[in-house]
Formats: sequence, structure tokens, C-alpha cells
Amino acid sequence: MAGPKANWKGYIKFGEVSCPVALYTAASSSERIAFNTLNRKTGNRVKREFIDSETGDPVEREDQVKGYEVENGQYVVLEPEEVSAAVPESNKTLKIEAFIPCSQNDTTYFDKPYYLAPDKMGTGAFLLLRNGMKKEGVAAIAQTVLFRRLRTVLIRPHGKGLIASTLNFDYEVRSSEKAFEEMPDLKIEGEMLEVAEHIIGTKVGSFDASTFDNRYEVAVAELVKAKIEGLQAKKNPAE
DNA sequence: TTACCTTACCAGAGGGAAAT
DNA sequence: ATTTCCCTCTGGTAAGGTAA
Repeated sequence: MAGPKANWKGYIKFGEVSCPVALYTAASSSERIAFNTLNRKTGNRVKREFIDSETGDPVEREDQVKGYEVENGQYVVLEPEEVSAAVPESNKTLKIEAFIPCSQNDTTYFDKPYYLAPDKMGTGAFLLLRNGMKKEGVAAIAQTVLFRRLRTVLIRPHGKGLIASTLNFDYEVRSSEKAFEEMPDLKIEGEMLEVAEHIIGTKVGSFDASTFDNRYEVAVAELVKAKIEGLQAKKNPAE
């Protein structure tokens, strides 16, 4: 895959077969409009200074350590070496643990999607895996160290290649019980269901992401564009 | 090696619901 | 009506990793 830069390279391993692959960001917020904070008076960027919350004194970088709050205002201190020692080592291998039927995908767990493509000469084994999964209608669960964390990913056929979605950890996913707690146990059937069917029938469509824009982004982008044009007009008043 | 792009992480802001 | 609490979002820095 030429063009976009891979942000992870390694191997995918299923059984005895392994092939070099690369991950490419599939959805990114980096295109979002972003601001910097400036000093209005000077036009310079501002920066953040860390201040001791009790004494008000600035805290030097070497004096900043991580603390874990045990209880109100009580912390245990973790030195940088201790923290970095806990970072898992990467073997650069997406090891497929299991294949599961696609119908079992629980989208609640989906975190971020990455395109998974063969790297270098791995195409043969890659296509074997992709076509096999497509034929069987399965997704693969794999584990690897990604961005310094041991992550589980769900891999599915996607277009000509595969897509790997990182999965939220179990502790990150909330039970739906609380949200649906007060759901009455009503039976909706017969004519009532037909009402719903009718409403749905009048609104059947297909998903076209391009029709959903971010109104805030669009508005701010227009504002920025107008400001830039204003600046240029000032520079070249002849036009 | 440097430039660039990315994610992780953090504190503070903000918003909504619950408590007073 | 106001305060408190909790959670999420945001805007920033840091730092990893690829490509050149």
C-alpha cells in the first residue's frame, strides 16, 4: 500500500502460516479543525506551566512524577522507570487466537478501526487468510502489542483487504442493565407492530456518510477561510 | 539523523442529574 | 433555585514509530 504511512508493521500469524502486514489508520480525528491558544497582545503561543497546587510554586519537569490516588489526597508515587518497566514488550505479531462467526460481533466493544494490508511480499498468505475468512463468514480475534499496550483486535474482511478494529477492554464496557433497568415488560404485537413497520417503510434508505457533515467544523472552517481571505486582501489591496 | 504523523495521557472545562 | 457530584469532552504536551 503506497501513499499513506503505516503506523504499525509486523506479522499476522494464523496456525503455522505467517505473513508481513501493516496497519493504516482508517478513521482519524486529525482532520478536525484544531486551535492553538495565543496571547492576544503578542500573538504568541502560550504554554502550560505545572504549578504545585498547595505552594503555588512552579514544578520542574524532573520533579514531576506519577501518582495514583489511593484515597482523598493520598497518593502512591510511581517512578518513571517503574512505569516503563510495566510496558509490554512487542513481538510485532498479530496472533490469531480464534475465528468467530461474524454474527457474534458485539459492536459495543469496537474502538478504532485500522486497515490491515499485506506488507512487502506477504500477499499470498494474506489473501489465503482473507478469502478463507470471507468464505466462512468469520472474523478473527487476535492479540498484539499496539502503541505500547497489549490490545485485542477483531479482524474482518473489508473490501480487497482486512480491517482490524481495536476492542475496548471488558472493564471499559458498561453493562446495559442500569440503562434498561426501568424498561417495562410490555408486549407490542399485531396492529401496533404494523404501525412501526409502516413508519419504517416510509423511511427506508441506505447509509451515505457524505450526507452527514459536522456543522461546527464546517462553520469554523468557513470562518477561518474568510479571515484568511481578509488578510490577503489587506496585503494586496490592488486586487 | 530529522520531520512528520500518530496515539496516550493529563488537567481543566463543561454539562446534566442528583442532592440540598 | 442553587450547589454538588460525576462523567465526558477538549485542548494541550509528550513521546513512539515510520519514512526519508
